[in-house]
Amino acid sequence: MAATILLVEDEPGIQELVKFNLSQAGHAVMCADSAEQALMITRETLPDLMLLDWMLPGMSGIELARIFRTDVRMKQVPIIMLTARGDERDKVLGLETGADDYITKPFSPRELSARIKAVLRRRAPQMTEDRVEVRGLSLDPVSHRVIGNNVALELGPTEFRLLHFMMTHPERVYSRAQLLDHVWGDHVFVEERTVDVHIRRLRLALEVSGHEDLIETVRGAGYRLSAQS
Amino acid sequence: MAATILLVEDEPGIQELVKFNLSQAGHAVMCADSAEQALMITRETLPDLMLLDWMLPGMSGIELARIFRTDVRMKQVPIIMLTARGDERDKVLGLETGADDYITKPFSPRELSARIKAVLRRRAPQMTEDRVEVRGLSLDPVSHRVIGNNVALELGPTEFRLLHFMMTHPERVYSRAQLLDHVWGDHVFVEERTVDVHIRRLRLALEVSGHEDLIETVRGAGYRLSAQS
DNA sequence: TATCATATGACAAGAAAATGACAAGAAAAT
DNA sequence: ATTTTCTTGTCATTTTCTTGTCATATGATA
Repeated sequence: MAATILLVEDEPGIQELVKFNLSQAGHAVMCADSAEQALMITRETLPDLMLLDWMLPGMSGIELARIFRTDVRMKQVPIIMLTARGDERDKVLGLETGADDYITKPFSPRELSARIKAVLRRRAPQMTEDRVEVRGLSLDPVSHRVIGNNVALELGPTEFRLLHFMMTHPERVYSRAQLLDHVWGDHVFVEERTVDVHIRRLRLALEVSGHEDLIETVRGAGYRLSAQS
Repeated sequence: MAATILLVEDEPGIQELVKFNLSQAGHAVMCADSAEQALMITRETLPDLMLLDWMLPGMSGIELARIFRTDVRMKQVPIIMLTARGDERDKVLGLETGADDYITKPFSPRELSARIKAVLRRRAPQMTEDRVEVRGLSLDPVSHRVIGNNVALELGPTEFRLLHFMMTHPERVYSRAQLLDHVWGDHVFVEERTVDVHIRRLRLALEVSGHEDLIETVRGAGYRLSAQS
C-alpha cells in the first residue's frame, strides 16, 4: 500500500512529524508549506493522495481543494483535510468542496494511516463488468468465472486478464508488446517471450472445454482471438 | 429491516412527519435541511438510504444526487427522490441522475415505507429481514439463526454478518476492501488481512454441516459465495 | 538445409492465502 | 463491581499458488 503522498502543511513541527510517520509506513512523501507550492509540485508529479491543512498562509486549504476538484488532471486525487480541533463547524462546511475525509488535530499516527488506507482503498479502479461471450466460451468479470460449454475453467489471474482482454478485442492481432501494455500494464519490465508462456497456459486451461484453438498464433505479428469457428 | 436513513428536506412540517413515520417503522433517521448539511452528515456516517427532496434552498436535490453518484464512497447509497406532484420532466431527470425511485408528494406513510423496502431489497438485500437460502444452508435474520442441512450452526456476530452479506450477494467476487466496507462499515479501519481470518472462522463454522466449500477463494481478487453445487 | 519464430517443460523466487496463537476489549454472568 | 466468557483484530508462520525466465524442442520459411 505504498503511495506517493503530498503533504501541505505550514507548521514545521507537524510537517516533520507527519512526514516521519508516513515515511515509516512506507509512503513516499512530498511536502509543501503553502497551497501555491503544492500546485507547483503537483505540476511535476501527481500524488496518489493529498493531506491538506485547512489553515494555510496565502491561499487557504479549501481554495486549494476547490482548484483540485475543478482540474481534470487532479480531480481524482483523494484529499484528506487536516483541521484543528474546536472550530469544526466552519471547517466541516468546507468539506463539500470535495475532500474525501478529514482528521482533526491532534491525531494519532495510527488513525492517520488507517484513514489513508481507507481512502486509497476506495479509489481502486474497477474494470467493466459486462459478461463477454465468444463461441460458447463465456467470461464473467463480476463472478470472476470462465465457463466453456458449461464446464467451469480454471485459470490464474494473469490468464484471466489476458483472456478478458482478448475476448473484448477479438479479430485483431496484438503484438507481444501490445499485450504486455494492455494486460500487464505499460510500465512493467517483462520479457516479451513471457507472453508466449502465458498464451500457452491460457490455451492449456481452455483445452478442458475445447476452446484452445480460439487463440491463434500469427507468425511474425503476435496473437489473435478469432471469433469464427 | 432497520436501516439508517438520511432525510434531506427543508420544510419542517414534512420533515417531522416523515421522520416520525420512519422511526415508527424502526429505522434510524438522520435529518438535514439542506444539501450542504446532508454532505456534512454523510462524512460521519454513510446512510443505508437517502430520501431527498427535489426542491432545496441552496444546492438543489438533483445536484446533491449528482455529487453522490460521482463520489466513490457514496456512489452506492440508494436515493429516493421526493418531488412535488407529478411533473414528468422532473421524474425523468431524477432517475437519470441516478435516483433509484421517486415519490410524489403528498404520499402516504404506507407508500413511503413500501418504496423504501423495495429499494433496499434491490440495492442492499442484506438490510432486509428476508430469510436467505443457498444450497441447503439457510440464514434467518429474524431469529438470527443459521441452519445447514437441519443442523444449527454457531457463528459469531461478525461471521453472521459476513455470511448474510455473501448469501445475499452470491456469484460475485468481493475484494477484501469491499467486504470491509459492506460488512464492517465504511468508517472502520481494519487490516485487509483480517478478512482472511474471518473467512476462515466462517468456513470453520460451516464445516459442521459441510457447507465450507460454499465460500470460494478467488486468488488475486477476493472471495465469492458460489451458488452452484 | 540453415535460420528464425514459436512452443514447451522445468524451475526458483516471490506473492497471496491459510492457519495458529495471542492479547486487548466487549459482553455477559455473578 | 468483578469475574468469566466471547469476540476481534493482528502477527508470525506455513502452505499453496503464480510468474517470469531459461534451455530446449518443434515447426515454418527462405
